[in-house]
Amino acid sequence: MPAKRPTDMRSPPTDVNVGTHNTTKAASINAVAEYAGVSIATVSRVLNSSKPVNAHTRERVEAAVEALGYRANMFARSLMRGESHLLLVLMPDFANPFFSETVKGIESVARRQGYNIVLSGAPDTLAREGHSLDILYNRLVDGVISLANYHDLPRVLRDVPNLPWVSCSEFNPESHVPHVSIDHEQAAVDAVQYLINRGHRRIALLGADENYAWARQRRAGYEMALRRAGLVIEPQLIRIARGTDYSFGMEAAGALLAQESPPTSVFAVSDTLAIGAIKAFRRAGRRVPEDIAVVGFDNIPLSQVFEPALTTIAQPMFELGAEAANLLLERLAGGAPGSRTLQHSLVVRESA
Amino acid sequence: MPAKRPTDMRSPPTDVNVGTHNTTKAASINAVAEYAGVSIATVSRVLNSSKPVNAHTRERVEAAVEALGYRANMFARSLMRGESHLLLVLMPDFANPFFSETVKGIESVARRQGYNIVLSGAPDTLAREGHSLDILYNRLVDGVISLANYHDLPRVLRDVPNLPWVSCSEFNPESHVPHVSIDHEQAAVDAVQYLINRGHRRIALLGADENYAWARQRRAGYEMALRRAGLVIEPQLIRIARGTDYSFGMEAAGALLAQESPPTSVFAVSDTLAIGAIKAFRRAGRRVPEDIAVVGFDNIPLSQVFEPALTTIAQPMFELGAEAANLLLERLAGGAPGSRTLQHSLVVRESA
DNA sequence: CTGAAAGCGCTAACAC
DNA sequence: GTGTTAGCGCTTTCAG
Repeated sequence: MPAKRPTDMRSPPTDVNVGTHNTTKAASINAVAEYAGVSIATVSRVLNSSKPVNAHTRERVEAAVEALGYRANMFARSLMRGESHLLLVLMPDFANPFFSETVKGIESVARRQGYNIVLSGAPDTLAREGHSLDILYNRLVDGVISLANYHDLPRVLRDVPNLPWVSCSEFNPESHVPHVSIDHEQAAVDAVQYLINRGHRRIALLGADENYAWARQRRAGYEMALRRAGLVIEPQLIRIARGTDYSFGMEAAGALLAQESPPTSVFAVSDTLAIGAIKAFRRAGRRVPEDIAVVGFDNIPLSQVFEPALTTIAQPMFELGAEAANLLLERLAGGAPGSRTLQHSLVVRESA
Repeated sequence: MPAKRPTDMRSPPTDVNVGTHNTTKAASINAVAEYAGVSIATVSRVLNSSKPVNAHTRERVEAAVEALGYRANMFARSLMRGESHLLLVLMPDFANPFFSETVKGIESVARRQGYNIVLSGAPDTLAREGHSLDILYNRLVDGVISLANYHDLPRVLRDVPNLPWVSCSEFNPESHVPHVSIDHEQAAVDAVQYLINRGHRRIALLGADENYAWARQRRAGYEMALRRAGLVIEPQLIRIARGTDYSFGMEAAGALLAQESPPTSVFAVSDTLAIGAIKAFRRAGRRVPEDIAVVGFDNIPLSQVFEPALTTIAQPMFELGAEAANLLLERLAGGAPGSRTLQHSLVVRESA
């Protein structure tokens, strides 16, 4: 029998976990209790610090836990406690950096509070595929943070037990579902007003799916700014993209250019759309911002790296997510905090 | 007592879920059994189609389920079955589109198979913050797909019960942990060889944290291509960025330019790095690709929209994620499939 | 301060 | 085809 080599910490340790299934059954609380010579109740107490335990007893239990590599079974614990410390995040679009940044914020505060994130596609996507939010129905999660639009919510919510629910970015002013968001309408007014101040009169809107409240609100802001300036709202200057991918921005921008008297500037309701549009404009031989100015929305990381750097409305994406998580967590803790509106700002760079 | 108004389905239904906590206790299987006048075993049978049930009885049960709005409690079910249908995804960087696309692939196949995704930051991040992967230790999840690097894995894996584990993109050739990935080294050879074919002799490497195996492998490919062409490897032409954000690309590219005899081209191991580099080059008055050519890696969605459009190595990001999920799921189903290597390709566009 | 015992809601033998 | 029963692993009274 060869001598056991000391473990080399630098060697790949990974071969440990090749098994397809757990072979050795994990130690239960009973095993720990037996090993330590106490009752399972006592083990539970030291595990949760729920009741004072004699220092000496505690040490014995802790030693047993250590020796057996014991970890509490979450299913059993959750079954008793009725909570999982899992938060569901409804994510409409993994590809859009806005959502990535927001999830980052959510994850950050959730983890700090001992919660984990379950990620799911948006309800409408699920519905389209004939899936339902089983995970939600089944109360696996303690609460939900939704980045999805409200349009499909009715269907989802109808059967859902009243589960704490928070909306992020998206919100319905008429509803009482708490949300964290910026003032989309005012932000759009700011963006368009900036264009007006720069002398633009023919300002196009590159909009998004109006199932999203923010898309409607930004459009409303666009129209309001125009109206205030005494400009007419020309329907042919309003283009709703079929999605927020770069490609949809290009597509919609192309349509804008095809008109007899094209705009001198465009307000895109998303940076990804704006970037796609700029690409399309340049392909068509237009210079940005000289021939056509564009302002975006979100201030995604790329917007300052892109050329021309984007003039855009900055949303505090990370904070939006973080605050949404805070809001939900506070509710789970029994509080009843209200919605929060975070500040946006116009970042002027090169594209307008 | 006012007459009960019929529910208006078009009105915002969202006010239903404002409560901070479930007020009405959800119906249990007992309630359903009682309501239907059968035993809980029968209810369980119709719920899971695990054993034949008299058609008439089944209908009664289904009616009861419907009437009570019953949903199985996942905790209890998981406790019995010993599985949660939850997959943990270890995500190093939410901001990098490569990871977003990959997660998209994972989510897509996982959902189709009835699994949900728990998202967690990378182990190294967690460790830095003093957290451990409790969720993993506690066997909440059935398996894990890791996009994280191997460097910090030892620490993580040591205490982890042997949980099915799959690596995506990242892999250690010496380990037996199954993975799905492209051949990073060959891909790098292809990229650099392309540059060489275009007449470049002074080719820089914009590398990434070599705790990642792929970073080491791509560097190895870079060096191999150079060596094969009889070119010397100049250490000052190799720059390791501090991260993969655009900003780190700019930073590292700046250092490259500061040299007495700067490169005529650079191979960046990530599109985000490449884009940051191009930005830096232009700021310094260099034209891309005329003065300095750059080829990236990944083929993120942005790479074709960026100007100049990126010449890059295309990784099948979505498929990488999808295959990783398939691999894991097959293992969970009792199989023992091996690693898979997917195909990469060089996409020639404008930047080189 | 500690132990015994009663479940949490479900699945899976095992009887009938 | 259906009911009874024994747990899964944990938390939590309730006694002592």
